[in-house]
Amino acid sequence: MPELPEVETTIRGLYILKNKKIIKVSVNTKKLRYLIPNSLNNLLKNQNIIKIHRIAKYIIIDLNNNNSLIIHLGMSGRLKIIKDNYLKQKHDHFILHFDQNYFMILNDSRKFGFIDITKTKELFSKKYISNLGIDALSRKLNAKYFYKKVNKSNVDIKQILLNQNIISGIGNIYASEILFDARISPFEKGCNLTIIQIGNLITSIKKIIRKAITFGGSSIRDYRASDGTIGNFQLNFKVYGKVKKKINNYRIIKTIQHGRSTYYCPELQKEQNSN
DNA sequence: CACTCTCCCTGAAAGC
DNA sequence: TGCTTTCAGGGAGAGT
Repeated sequence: MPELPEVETTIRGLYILKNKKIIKVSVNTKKLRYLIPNSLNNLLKNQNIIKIHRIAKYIIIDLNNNNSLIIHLGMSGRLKIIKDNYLKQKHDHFILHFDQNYFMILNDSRKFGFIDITKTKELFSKKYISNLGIDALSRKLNAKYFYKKVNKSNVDIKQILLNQNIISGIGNIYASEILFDARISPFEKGCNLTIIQIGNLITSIKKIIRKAITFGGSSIRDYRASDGTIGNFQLNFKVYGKVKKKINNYRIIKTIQHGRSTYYCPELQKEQNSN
């Protein structure tokens, strides 16, 4: 899916909907990852958008009736904003029609995304939100926090980075890029990381995620910003999808780790205990 | 509790 | 060319 940078780029594109009023709600499927709530139409219709933000990879749209719409994009979801002429396309599952003839469309071919709605003040009682770890871009994310979370863990660091309940926002692509940037093996166990490595890792997380946002995210296959433009950070990938490329004559390898692809450069990302 | 494995779904790309 | 297989930015839930 869209990882943090793609979600952030998406919500920036949604800001144009602020203060606009929803005049019609269309739901074209019964279920995405979960059943679509029945109350959606009643709670959304005739409401104004007062705030658009994100919590980790969850897009939050606050309404003036004290409810919040929650959208998760899953692997292939994307939000489109269209003005004036909306023509339905395949996999357009959910459409909000606004005044001034704006449309917001959720398109998700794989249906791994979901839609939910809740009282704004009860957002954090949703367990998929309350369990989230510190946001990858938060100031509160520091080496001390991370060290405490990982120093007894026997899990591979790549897997730890993907655990949204420790740090939220990092997905499979950026995990590989971040570990390369920090020159840490994806197979290093949490408990074997030195405090120096942890510091480097935190620095790399913020650096890579921030840079990806400035490039509008990465567009490999499905992702597009809400205005339809593609992101360009994929041009900055050092290891992801670069299995035929070399770095200083060192090979980049693709392997499967916990069922997900991992790209890394073994020569530049050695484990502490090997050799 | 902590970790691994399987599954949800469709389509693009690779393999044959 | 065309059919088949594999793989994909996520994450929950079952099983061990």
